[in-house]
Amino acid sequence: MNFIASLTVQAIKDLYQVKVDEKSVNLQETRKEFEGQVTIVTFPFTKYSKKSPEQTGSEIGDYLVAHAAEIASYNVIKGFLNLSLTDSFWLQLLDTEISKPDFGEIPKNGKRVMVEYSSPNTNKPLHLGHVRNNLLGFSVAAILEAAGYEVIKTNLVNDRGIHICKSMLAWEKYGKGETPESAGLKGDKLVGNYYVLFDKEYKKEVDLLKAAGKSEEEAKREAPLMLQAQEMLRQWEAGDDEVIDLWKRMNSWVYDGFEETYEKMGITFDKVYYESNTYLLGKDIIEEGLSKGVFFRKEDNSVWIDLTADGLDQKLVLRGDGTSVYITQDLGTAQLKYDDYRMDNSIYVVGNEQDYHFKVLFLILKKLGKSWAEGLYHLSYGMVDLPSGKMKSREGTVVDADDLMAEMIDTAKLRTEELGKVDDFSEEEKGGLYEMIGLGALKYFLLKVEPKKRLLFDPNESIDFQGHTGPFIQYTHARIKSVLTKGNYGTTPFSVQPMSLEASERDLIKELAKFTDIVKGAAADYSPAVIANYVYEVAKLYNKFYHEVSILKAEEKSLKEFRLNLSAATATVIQKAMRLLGIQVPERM
RNA sequence: GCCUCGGUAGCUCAGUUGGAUAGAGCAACGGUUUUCUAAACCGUGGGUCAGGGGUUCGAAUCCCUUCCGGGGUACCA
Repeated sequence: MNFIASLTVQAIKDLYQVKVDEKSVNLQETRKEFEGQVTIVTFPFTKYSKKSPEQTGSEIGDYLVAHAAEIASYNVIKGFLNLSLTDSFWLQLLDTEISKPDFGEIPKNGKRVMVEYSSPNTNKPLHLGHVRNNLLGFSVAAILEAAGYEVIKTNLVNDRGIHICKSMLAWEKYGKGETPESAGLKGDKLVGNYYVLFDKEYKKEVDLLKAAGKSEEEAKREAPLMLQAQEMLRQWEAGDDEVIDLWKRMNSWVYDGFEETYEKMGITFDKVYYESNTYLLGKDIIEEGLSKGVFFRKEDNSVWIDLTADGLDQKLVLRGDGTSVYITQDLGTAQLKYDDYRMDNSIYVVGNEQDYHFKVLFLILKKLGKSWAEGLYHLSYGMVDLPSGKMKSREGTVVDADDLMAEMIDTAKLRTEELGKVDDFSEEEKGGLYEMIGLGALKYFLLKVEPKKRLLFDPNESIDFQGHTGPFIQYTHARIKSVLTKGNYGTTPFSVQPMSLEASERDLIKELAKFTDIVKGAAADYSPAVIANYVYEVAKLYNKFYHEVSILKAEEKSLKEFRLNLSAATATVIQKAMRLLGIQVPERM
């Protein structure tokens, strides 16, 4: 529809002898209470025409109708010029663009982008917060790929550190050799239990010390369990065989558990980094920064950067004893990733509690003169809160990822059985469908909200399966597939004759036509929510169309064939859009 | 304190580079099935876009300010 903007520019030039930029032509969809499909806002042009908005609109409208065969008529209301495009224009749009197999796929742009997400700790199972992270990362990766990027999906696993030693220590002291097999528990769950147990026992020790007259801080610092965990970390860093063996053993349990969860969730990675391999990185960057004068060393030997000129604080980048802090590792890891892949952009999917950290990280890399630092982006998302507030692993107030998925699938089963539409399915088909619907509901629920907004999840209120939901969209797809089958629709569209269109048909074509721009917009904003809200709109318009006209019993053969073409194109857009969200759509439900 | 992100219907959320009378879903109420899948469709009610000021032909959107909520401000990650 770009021709309208450029023709309007031409109109203003011919009518008022003023050359305006194409971007100053404000095109929007005509609101449904007015006649037409495309609206030009003409207020800005009155300063060139020196006439009333109404008159200006009429003059431009006359010009457009005279110069474009696609524009059938117009009407003017105040500063709004509403254009009606011809039915053959819409038909052709469906034919030549929307029905193409590669519709919505943007040509390769030759750029490479890395998306890092998930990044779990190996001391506890994944919870709802991780689910949001995983779905966001996976979806953004799919969207960027559709937008023409080469995408590398990475996971930086936090597999070492004091928190890992805590669960190791608790298992060693109280575990009596328990294994996932002996306990009948997923490995990540088992290890998580020991992490919680550590905390429980530790608190007891702290209380005892406090009762003996120690201050809170002293007690926390001097509790035997804490000292032992710290000792274990030192042994780990020294490469102590026994500690390393235990670490490997327990981590492998956790990885087995994570693997299961990722698979259920439908999440994959191209490259996994482990912090145990990267935690020593970054020290040479510290040297680099010191020699470039970006960092400075204090008397106690610690290394800092002064960011007060940028409105931030002074930040420590290396401890006085020469060991790394979080940002030291991240500096090194950023360099490692770039050396490995030479990507143009790198996206970090990390919660908004780390906004400040990433601001500092990117700023430091820029100050160090890293050319690639410009391409770094923190995709910050809001926390998932419960009605009671934050989820806390140690307090057991978390919504477990596996449990949640299982509940959703159960609910899908229940709902589907009530409706009784798939009684002829095999048990295996049923299982697949319940999973598709249950996870579709969950994923859609989490992805339809703008990433940066915080999300409230009430475990007592089940996620809907009706209305603005994943299953609604999945249902629409299944419905279309059913019609296509009954209408003997093949793999390619029918060729149809010109005809006049119903409003519901025009509206649907218009919506479908937006898909490519929607993908571009979602990629530019790193926002699956844009896709989610769009595909809902498509499904809604299809259901309206489906309800208002008869497809298989259309008055004429060519009308029926056109409606089948339109249905097929809709199914494809729904399927493609949902795939960008990591949601599958069924043939029947 | 300072930095930062939010605040739109009872609830959960949309709302493009500023555009027409601010939209959906859920919940409530009413209607639609001898017709292609009723997980659907149609209708009714529901709003001080947190408050105030400013910018202009026009502000939920941009600027200032106040209030409320989240997060951050560690030699934690």
